[in-house]
Amino acid sequence: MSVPRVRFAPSPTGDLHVGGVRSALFNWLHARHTGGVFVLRVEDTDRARSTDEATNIILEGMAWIGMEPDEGPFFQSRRGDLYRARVQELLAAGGAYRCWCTKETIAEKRTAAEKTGTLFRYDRICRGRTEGPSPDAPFVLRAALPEEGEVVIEDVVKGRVVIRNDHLDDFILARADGSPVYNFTVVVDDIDMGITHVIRGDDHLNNTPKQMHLYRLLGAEPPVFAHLPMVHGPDGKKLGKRHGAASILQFRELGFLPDVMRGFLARLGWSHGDQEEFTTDELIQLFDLTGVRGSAAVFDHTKLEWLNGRRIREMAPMELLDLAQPFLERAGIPTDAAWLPRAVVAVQERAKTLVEIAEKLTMFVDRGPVTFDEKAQTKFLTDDSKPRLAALADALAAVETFTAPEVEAATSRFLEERELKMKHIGQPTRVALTGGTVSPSIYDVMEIFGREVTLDRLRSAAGD
RNA sequence: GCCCCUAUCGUCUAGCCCGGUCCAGGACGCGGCCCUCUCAAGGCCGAGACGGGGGUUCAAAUCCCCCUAGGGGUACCA
Repeated sequence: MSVPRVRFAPSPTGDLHVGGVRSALFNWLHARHTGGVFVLRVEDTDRARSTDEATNIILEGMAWIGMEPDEGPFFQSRRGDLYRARVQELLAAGGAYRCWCTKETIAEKRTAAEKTGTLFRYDRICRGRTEGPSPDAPFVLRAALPEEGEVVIEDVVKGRVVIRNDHLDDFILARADGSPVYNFTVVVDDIDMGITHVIRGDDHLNNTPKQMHLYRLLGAEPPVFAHLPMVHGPDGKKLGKRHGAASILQFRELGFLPDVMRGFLARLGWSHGDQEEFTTDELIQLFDLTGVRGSAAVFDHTKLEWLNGRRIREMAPMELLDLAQPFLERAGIPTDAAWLPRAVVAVQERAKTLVEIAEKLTMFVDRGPVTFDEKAQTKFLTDDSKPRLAALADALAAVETFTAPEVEAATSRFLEERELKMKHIGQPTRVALTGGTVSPSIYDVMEIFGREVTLDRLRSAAGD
């Protein structure tokens, strides 16, 4: 058996959203799992809606998520010759015919059909015609489909789907200006590129019977089809722009890890028992098209965050720091600061995204006087606590090496002598050091700030 | 309207193909408790679902039919 060949075929008309990326992922996984070939094909036959910018977004998104194509990207806009050649063949063989009906006439008939509540189908009045109303009258090219019988799709995920041919119409292959249309180009390209498995969103399921006829008309064997369930937003509708973050690049900006995105997206419609987290290697090893569910899934942002947090926590600190680089820069954190490696450790178990890593790190940048959160100040910097902070500062001054364990030991001794509990000085110390009530362990904070800053802050909080 | 797809906790899902082991399992989220210098993390406990109705069968979440609901499509878009 020849190697499986799959493709991801987005159209560059806007953002590359996560639904599309999931389709790409399933194709990619199928290729990797089976030792097949993953092809990227940009479907830009609609010149009016396609933009270079959108193409770049697709390429960038695919690169970020780590699914570089084995072949391509190919652009349909550069394959006009192939489509023209195929359509001529079809015309000659009687698989296609010229249709001189105008858009307007068709539209009228459509509205009329809608009124009677029946399915609109082109009435095929041009099918027998050999010439138009005038020699230079514009025409489109239509597929000559059978009027009786039915098409059977043996879909890997949907099962057997049967469509009656009299529900199909002689759809357009090429526009009046000669440019080919989607349903034609996909088939031509999938044949030309030797695609063995068409794995795509189930919004294409309705196109499939038409395409199957085209395969036959073009003398080719149809591929295996696998129609994936849609990804929905929280409102249960097909995921789109108005669902907040939907574009894959947005998730990069939000500080999600590409690896986590892959694992999460794979679980939308596919699963392996109760396993929640997958490395990419596991995905490749375990993924199987036949395990894909048929029903749509809602994109659960909260679970994605949990997954991302888990991965961040288990990552090597230096690796994390490396990945967080751009986010630190954006947050104005000097990326060469000596305290960074230490601080990342203190912060990594508390962050769900790289953005949060940067946010939590910013408190260590400024070493000058603290700006107090008003509530925190009144609540914890009291007449009771202030003298203790001053005394603690004195106790800490004697610590030999100013590391978290040393500082902690010294603090414990201090507490013991005074018969105090940690809870008596914990929050006051935190407020003194950071100005607020939330931070990593105060011992970590002290080490990161160092002796000088720690004592200064402790004393100045005790002072006023 | 018409055509197609889908239907297990709020969400992602296991189980369904090969009926009994399911008074339906896991995870996110939620509530509580524990741990604790705060916040997280972690641990434990809890609430929470087979859309409805008919069949078939000794037995149905699992098989069949109908209904309902949701989604998708219905372009000289992809």
